[in-house]
Formats: sequence, structure tokens, C-alpha cells
Amino acid sequence: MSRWIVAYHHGDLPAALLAAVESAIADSGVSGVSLRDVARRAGVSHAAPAHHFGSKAGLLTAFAAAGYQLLAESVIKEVAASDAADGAAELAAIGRGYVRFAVSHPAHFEVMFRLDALDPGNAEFVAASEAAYGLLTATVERCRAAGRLHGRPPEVVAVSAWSLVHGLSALWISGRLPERIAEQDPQRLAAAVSDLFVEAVLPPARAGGSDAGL
Amino acid sequence: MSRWIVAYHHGDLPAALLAAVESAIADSGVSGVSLRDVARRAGVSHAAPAHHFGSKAGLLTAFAAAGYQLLAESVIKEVAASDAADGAAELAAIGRGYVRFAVSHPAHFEVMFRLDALDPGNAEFVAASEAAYGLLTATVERCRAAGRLHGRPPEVVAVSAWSLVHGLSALWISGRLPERIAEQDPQRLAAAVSDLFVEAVLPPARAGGSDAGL
DNA sequence: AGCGGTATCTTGCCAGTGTCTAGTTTGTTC
DNA sequence: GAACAAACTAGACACTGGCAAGATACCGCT
Repeated sequence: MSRWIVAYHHGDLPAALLAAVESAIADSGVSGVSLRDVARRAGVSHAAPAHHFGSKAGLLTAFAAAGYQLLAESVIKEVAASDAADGAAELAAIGRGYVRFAVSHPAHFEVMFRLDALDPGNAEFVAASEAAYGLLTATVERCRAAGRLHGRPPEVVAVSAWSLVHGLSALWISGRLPERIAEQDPQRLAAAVSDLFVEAVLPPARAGGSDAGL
Repeated sequence: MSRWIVAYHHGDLPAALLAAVESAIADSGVSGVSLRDVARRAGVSHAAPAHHFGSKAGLLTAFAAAGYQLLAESVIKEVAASDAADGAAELAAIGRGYVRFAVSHPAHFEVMFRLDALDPGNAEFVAASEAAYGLLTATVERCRAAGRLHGRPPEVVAVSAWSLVHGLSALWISGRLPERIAEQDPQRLAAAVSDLFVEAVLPPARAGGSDAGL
């Protein structure tokens, strides 16, 4: 067994190519990224990316999968940083973590949801996406067990929470949002929106009882 | 003055090209659309689209502006179809109309928010977008006047409502959502999510008083 | 030390793309 | 009918993604 899994000519070209994708998107947007430009940025020939990722869709899919991992890390970190006494506080933290990821890694975020430019059946991509979604459903289930859903369908609450922070992230990154409102700090806005949702939709339970399950 | 503004060779090539864009996106996704393919679909030479729209970005920008008009029409129609007794019911109708537009015209919706492929400074595009956004802020203002904001900042409520339905639309169209949940009718889901938001965030005012303004 | 095998990466090619320039056709106006 | 403007075509250019063939560097094995 070798000490490094990949350490031939370049060192770790796949990682270098993914980094090149990020800087290329930062410079010219997702639609402006080309395999050849990415290859140039990494200092290799124009056909090298295809060797590792199969095609442009394969490269972007790997980039998107890496994005899902960054998303999960950001969410977990934000939950850990908060007190997160209960599921509701945890849900607000997840929302902040989601937006924090999107704003810190807009290139990843944009690619993750451009399924027409990706290979959506890719196993790694699906697994990474499942793992991230599981964080949300687990927390909504915790809210349900604590009786904070007040009879609302868990699925609707989960979809609403996800849509809320996803929409906020997408609108912020697209630039449609910051040009229209006074608040210019996305993190404060994310906190306000998340708190609004949790306070209004998931107020503390009256008795100690729990809601009905899914 | 001529009776028709544009009626030379083709009849109305700009409109035909915009229709061709929609079918091209339906066939091969936004990233798969090319000026030459659009021209072929309209039965004209490869350089004809550039003559009318300047560039690929110009063509997509015109398509996005048309999307904003369709969005406004869908929202207004949904509000009119509902009873819409007060601002809160109106807001829920706006949410349903937003999602209905996105699901009925996914090609337009996707292009509208791909600002990296557009010419975001285009006057028509900006105006169409402003008009659509104005419908939302006007309704939130009506809720505020009716005392249904309960002290919450109007800006945060407006952003939350917009983010909620935008996220729901984007996730549904991207396919990430329908593959994860039981509800397969986007319109019923939109109604459930909109109602959840309005019930929880904008319950009827206790007294008759109004909240503080912006 | 040297050999075979393999993964890495390069080079060259192809059809297709967006944009530019020049030219042709068509309709309007005087 | 002639001058003009607008609509559209035809050709060229640099660029793209994908493919096939080859060169290079590393590894395990004897």
C-alpha cells in the first residue's frame, strides 16, 4: 500500500482542479467556467480534467458534492456554537449555518442546484445531499417529540424551513435581495428570519405532551 | 407611422425567438441552450438573434423580463381568484401565485435568477423586476396597517415571505424537493406552506390598532 | 537493477459555439 | 422609381467540450 493515495505527477490534481473551479466561478460566474480555463488555472493541459472527472458535468458534480460536505460542516458548526437547548433553537442554528455556508461559498451553492449542468445520479453527490438533508429532518423530528409542532405536519414544517433559508440564500447571492433592503449583513438577516420562523411556527409547547408523528 | 412596429420578413421574429428559447430550455436545460439552436428552431440564420437582442445575454435578459411579467400576471390572477378579504389572505394568494408561475414556467423562472448569464443592468429587466417586487411590499404594508405584523419589522416579514416561496419554487423545480417528500402536487404544497406562514406569522390583530411603520 | 503494467497527463483533432464584419434582401418613404 | 433603413444572411475567427492516440512517470515484482 502506498503512503499517499494520489501523488504522481502533480501531487493532487483533482483537488487542485476543484479549487480552480471555485476561483473560475468567482471570476466569471458559473456560466463562464470552462474546462480549458480550469485546466489553465491548474497549470495542466486542456484534457487533464476529463481524465479525472470524465466530463464537465462530472467536474461540476464533484464540486457540488464537496459543497454539500461544506454545507453539513457549516450547519454542524453553527449548532455547536449555539447553546441549542432544544430542537427549536437547533433549527434556528441550522438556518443560520445554511445561509452562512451559502454566503461564504457562493460558487458551491450555485452549482449544487444547477441540476441541468450536473450528473444528478452520481453516487457521491446523492449521498452527500442525503446526509445534509438528514440534519434537517432529525431536528424537525426533535421539535415534534417536544410538542412544538402544535399539530402541524412535520413534512410541511421541514419543507417550509428548508425553503425559507434556501430562498434567502439564493436571493441574497443572486443580488436581487441586497439591492432592495436596508440590512446589508446577510448573517444578521439570516438570524432575524430564522428567529421569526421559529418563534412564530414553533412556540414552546403548552403542556409537556408531544405531537402526533409523521 | 407604420401600423405594425415589427412586421417585415418573418412577421415577429423577436417573439418567435423567445418562444424558441422556452422550448430549447425545456429540451436541454438552460445550460444547453445556444443561440444557434434557438435560431434553427425559429428557422432563421445563426446570426439573426444577435441582430435583435445584441448577444446571448441580451436574449436571455429579454426572456427573463418576459418571465417577470408572467410572474406578475400569475400573482394578480391568484389574488383576484381568492376572496382576499385582508392583506394576510392576499399574501397567501401571492405565495400561491408565485409558485404557480414557477411551476408552470420553469424555463423563465430559472433564467430570471441566473444573473451571471444575464445583462442585469437592462432597463426593461429592472423595471419588470421592480413591478413584481412592488406587489409584495404593498401587501406587507397593508398587513402592517391592519396591525397583523405584531411589531415585527416589515422588511423582515417581506423578505421571509419572498424567501419562503422563492425557495419552495427553486427547490421544487430543481427536483431536490419532490424526490424527498410525499406531497407530489406543488400547488397543494404551496398552499400548505403559504397558509402555515400566514397563520403563524400574521395572526389576526387583537385590538384594532396598527403596528409601527417602516 | 531492470522489466512489464498501469495510471497520469499531453497533443492533436473534430464538430459546435458566440461574436464580429460585410453583404444581400425586403419594405418604407419621398 | 430611387434613396434609404431595417431585417436578415454568409463567412470568418477564436474559443469550447469530447475523443483518440501517444508520451511520461510511477509502481510492484523478480
